[in-house]
Amino acid sequence: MKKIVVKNLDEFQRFLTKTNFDIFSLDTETTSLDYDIMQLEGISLCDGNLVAYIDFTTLKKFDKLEIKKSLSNLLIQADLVIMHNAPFDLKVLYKEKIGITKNIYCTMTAIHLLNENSKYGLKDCAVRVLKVPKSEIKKYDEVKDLDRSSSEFYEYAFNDAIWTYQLWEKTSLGLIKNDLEDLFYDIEMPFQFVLRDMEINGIYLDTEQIKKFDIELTKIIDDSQTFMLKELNINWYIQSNFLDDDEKISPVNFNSTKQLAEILRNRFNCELPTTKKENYQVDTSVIQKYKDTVKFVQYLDIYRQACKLKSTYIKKFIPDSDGRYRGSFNNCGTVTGRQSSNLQQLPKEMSNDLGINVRNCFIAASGKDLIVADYSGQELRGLAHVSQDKVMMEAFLEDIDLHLTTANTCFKLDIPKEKLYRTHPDYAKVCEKFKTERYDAKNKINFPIAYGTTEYGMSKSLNVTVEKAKEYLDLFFETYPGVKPAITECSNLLRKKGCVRTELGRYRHLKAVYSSNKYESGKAKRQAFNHRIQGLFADVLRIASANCLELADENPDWDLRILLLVHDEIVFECNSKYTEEIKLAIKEILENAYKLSIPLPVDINSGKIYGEIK
DNA sequence: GGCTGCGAGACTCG
DNA sequence: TCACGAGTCTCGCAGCC
Repeated sequence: MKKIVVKNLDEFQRFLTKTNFDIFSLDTETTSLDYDIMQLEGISLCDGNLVAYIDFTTLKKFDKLEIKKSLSNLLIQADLVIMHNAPFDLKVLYKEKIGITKNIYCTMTAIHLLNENSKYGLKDCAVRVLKVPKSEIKKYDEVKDLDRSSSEFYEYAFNDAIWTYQLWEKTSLGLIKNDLEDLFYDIEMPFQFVLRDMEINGIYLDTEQIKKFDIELTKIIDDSQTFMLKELNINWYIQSNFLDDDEKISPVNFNSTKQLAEILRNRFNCELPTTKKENYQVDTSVIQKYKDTVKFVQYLDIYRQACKLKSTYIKKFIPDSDGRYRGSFNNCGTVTGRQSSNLQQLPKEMSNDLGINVRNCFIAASGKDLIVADYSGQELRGLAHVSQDKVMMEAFLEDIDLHLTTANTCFKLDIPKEKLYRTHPDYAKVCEKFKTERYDAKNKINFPIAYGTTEYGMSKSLNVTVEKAKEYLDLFFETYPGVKPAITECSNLLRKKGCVRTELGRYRHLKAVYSSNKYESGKAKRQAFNHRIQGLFADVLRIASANCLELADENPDWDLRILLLVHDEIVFECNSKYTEEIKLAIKEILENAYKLSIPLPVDINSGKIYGEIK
């Protein structure tokens, strides 16, 4: 492979005459991964015969502008641009105002589609797929301190583009052989731009609110520790500092399960469960058990909640220079096809007793609104569609309350069938009367069955005997006769092929089905069936969000941006002048993103503060 | 004695 | 072992200098 380093405009123009710009790979080098501060250091390009590295650190201002302009033209007109982890390179190009075609190919996503269980980093793929000897591979850590204009660094940058190109050659054939082309080109590639946009957009932070929460939580943590120490008859240890204020240090580390277990057992005679490793456990079940009778535990509960909120969330919310917080999104982070992100676990309003709603830190920028759209009742609708159970499908088509239906059969509530319709005048009354039963049917029977629960698991969560749980399961399968055959069929297919696919073709390989360990093989079967639901909806969300991106492009005045995806929810920001109009358009797009046997209704709400929407 | 890496445990979400 | 899929924080231990 011929290698060229481009350090000025002349060299760039010479390079243009030598290369084939129909299909090529691209890789960017930047000073930082953080969008706010990243600066472009170089771009490598490879067409299979020639690899070039454009060293931006050595370019003069004029040359840089000309090269960017020229690159933009090339990238926009290319037949195909190949990248490993496309959202990242797209993000860099966007920041540098370098345009690019929609015809992109992300080798990382291709690798992940072909084998969801394998590692997908470029270096890992080079070793595994391209058989590059491990000794020839340098990790970023090994080159990060090198001079950016050294031959060693150039070599590193060349390799990234070469391997990316070679991975395209291999994986593009793999996609054809495995019948993954539609999923890859029609769903995954348009979605790469959604991932790019979310990482670019970020979400606006209310720094005053964050400061307020931080002060509140610090006080709660301090007070609860004081109370706990008092219960133990121990004093704070005061460390004197010559220059700074005195520091209070607790002699007990209340974050240490080991120390807590000793205190709870010896001082308060608490009985603690043990973990697999035979350590004592101090989790929420212990706290729930003792918090009404042991004061120490009551304070520990408050302490834990406050520490969690402060360290995991409030402390992390540091805005970029434009006041926005940018999360990370990984398209290959799960085996079922969902995306993973550090913004998908924000505590909900009622998750703590401290009166602190972490989501209130996220707000709309000035003149903007936030819109939250979510698919309601996804798991059960997924179960109905995947199993094609007639009773369940009819319930969704005719707006019958399924949780109440399950409660009615399993708990023998004797509610007449007509009152299970949401449209029946008595429905609300019945719903209120059997609120607890409905809640249990929803969370302890219906959902767990979509996850493939066992009678043992159900008996634990409902606190009934295994026999009783089995009775519920049997009643459920009797009520919805299509479900069990669907699970069995999925298991048989898994046994036969070692993998299953979703309706849109996404694979899940589960070798454990062949394990002689009954638990392992049973688990594989549960995972397979759940994949059909979870994996399908992951792609429905991909289609929906990519369609919304098109909607945004068609209506530039709306200033519509996608900020977050949370499995069944999309968060947008838009110009508040058009909010109502946009909500209607988004609802229409989401509800029709993909045709299932049953309707897929979307709840849509808007407001200025994320925590207050809905 | 201090640093780093890693697994376990605890808690958050859909 | 006992329900699917994730991320992040802290502790505590092992291994290294």
